[in-house]
Amino acid sequence: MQKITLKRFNNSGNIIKRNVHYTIDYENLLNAAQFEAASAEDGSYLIIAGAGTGKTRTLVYRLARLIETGYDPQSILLLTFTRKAAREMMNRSSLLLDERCEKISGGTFHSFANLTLRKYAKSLGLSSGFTILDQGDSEDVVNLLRNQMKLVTTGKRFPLKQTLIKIFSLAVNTGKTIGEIVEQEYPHFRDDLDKIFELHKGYIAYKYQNNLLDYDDLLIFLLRFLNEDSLPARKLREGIRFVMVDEYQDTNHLQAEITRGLAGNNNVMVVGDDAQSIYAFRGASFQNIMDFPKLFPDTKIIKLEENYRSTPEILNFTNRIYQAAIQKYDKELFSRRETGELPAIIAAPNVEMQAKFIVERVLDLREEGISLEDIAILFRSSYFSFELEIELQKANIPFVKVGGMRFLETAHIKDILAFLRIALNPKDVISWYRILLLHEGIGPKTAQKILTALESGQISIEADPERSENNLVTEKLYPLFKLIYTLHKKKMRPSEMAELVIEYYYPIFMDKYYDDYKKRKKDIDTFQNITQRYERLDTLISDMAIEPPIDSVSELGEEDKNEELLTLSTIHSAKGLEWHSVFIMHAVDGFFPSSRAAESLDAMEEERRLMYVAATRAKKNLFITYPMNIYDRESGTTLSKPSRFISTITPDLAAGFLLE
DNA sequence: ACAAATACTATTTTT
DNA sequence: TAGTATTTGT
Repeated sequence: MQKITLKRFNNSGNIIKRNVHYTIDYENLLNAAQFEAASAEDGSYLIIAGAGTGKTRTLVYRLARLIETGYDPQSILLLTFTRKAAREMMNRSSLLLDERCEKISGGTFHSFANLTLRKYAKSLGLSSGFTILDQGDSEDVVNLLRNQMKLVTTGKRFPLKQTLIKIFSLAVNTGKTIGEIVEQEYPHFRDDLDKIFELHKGYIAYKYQNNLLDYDDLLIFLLRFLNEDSLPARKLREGIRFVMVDEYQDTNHLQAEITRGLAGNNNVMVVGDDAQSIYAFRGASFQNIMDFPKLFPDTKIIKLEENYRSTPEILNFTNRIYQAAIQKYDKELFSRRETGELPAIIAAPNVEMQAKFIVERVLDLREEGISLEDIAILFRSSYFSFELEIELQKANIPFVKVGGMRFLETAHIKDILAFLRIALNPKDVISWYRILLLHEGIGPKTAQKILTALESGQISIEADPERSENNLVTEKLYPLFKLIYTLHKKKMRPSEMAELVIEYYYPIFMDKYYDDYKKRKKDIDTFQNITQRYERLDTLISDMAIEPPIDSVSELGEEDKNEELLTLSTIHSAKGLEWHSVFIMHAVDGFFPSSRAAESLDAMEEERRLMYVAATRAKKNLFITYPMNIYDRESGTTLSKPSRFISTITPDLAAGFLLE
């Protein structure tokens, strides 16, 4: 046990002296660099944490130590990218110390923005009852506006609604103009620029009029709030003693400015790995982590370089991949693990043989006693694994594929949510539109007519449709209006409302998805279960946008919980995870790296980091496979080259194999 | 005006 | 693959 005398501020700002008895032996449980980071208090720190160097462990120990030292947990703000990461760190620090750690102010940038804005919305001219649009909602708004503005001209293709939202969002997240984004990322839509501008203006106006914020707005308004020197803003800043940001290499410029705005006292610790920055495509700025010491001039840089995950062979290999990077914080990961096999690079004659090889090798590994749970197949893009999935099915190997459609984004769940949203807010035009179009015989035109009637008050759900005489509410729509009326008027628990909605929706659902209703039916059951946890409809609905109770259907694991599953995953989804044996498949130039990256140096550098992330997931075995021939739609079968990141690897770093 | 049939397009993911 | 936009048919 250590005894330390230190000076500190208590909450009222007075300096007090006190002896601290630590119950945790930080110095011996961490290595020197980890300890230096974990015991840091005031000041700015940049922790460069290489893959597998115990980054989360270090953060968790720092949280515990700050609290043991006597700082108020609520004065520590921990910002992460995913809810999962925030949850994990809180849980682990609570386990390490005690439940005081649950009180740390932590969460994603977006959830922090949401809470702050609702609290201080008034000073920004926002109503605190704003609704958050998720990406799908934003797309629906754009779609509605596009139809209203009559921007679709026949014969010429206009960007898809999702592309439009991507353009708008990228502009916000990178700080560039719409024009620049279109020019750089979507030059083929250059001619439509005027229309895109117009739509963007309409989108912003619509959000403003209807008290809606999309994900990007949350960050924009938070930053605006922090930058104004109002009393509430100052109060917020004064309440925060320490700011911590995880995965700093994946922050965008807005988030960097928010970090700057929150850390008024310069007590800020950001943690990340420049070598693992792989989200530039959604606006993350690799430059942020490189420029952090400029943002906070007295920054101390601490590097974690001891890797606890992989064999020295794998580390030598991954170090080589990253050595070639143009811009980086110099570091050399080392491992004290016992030596193992060299990574293997396997050339297969074609795609089918590549899949067969992986299947066989997985079966071998299982024979050797390695659980399927400890094996992963990683790929650049999710369609690379199609053939493999077929082969796995043939061989009866159970697997999960990570990175699929998310639960709340599935059409049938969105449909059900739309009913509930109307019950809560009858003016929710987007949800009305969605629901009206579900009905037979109602297309965009009729729906629009009904919407206008609703807006002008010609039809109202305040009145019992039984007694109203409105020719717009035909026999067909009568049940719908009766349902909405009941939901809106009667006091019910969310679960009861959901039940009524599902009862009404079921025939429509069966008709729409007659061929694959089974899986979707399970989603609906799941949703019904979720609603039972809620007492109020409004919290249910706002939680769905910002903190959905589950991420995906597979997370529920209603399959046999005991069954071992092989993991198939995109590299992006595999970040932060590790397996005993890892396969990286389809490492073909033009696919990985993607041919789209060829024009831009930055993009190519990101592809390299992606390879680095993939390879550093492996603890003991690393296999990289590629087919030598690929079927191409235009030219038939063509000869392919291995990924440029592995073709220069020398035999001392990896063993090459040729499949016959 | 709507529905059904067809053509097209898309990396990567989180909030 | 699958969701979406466009064309064609009723």
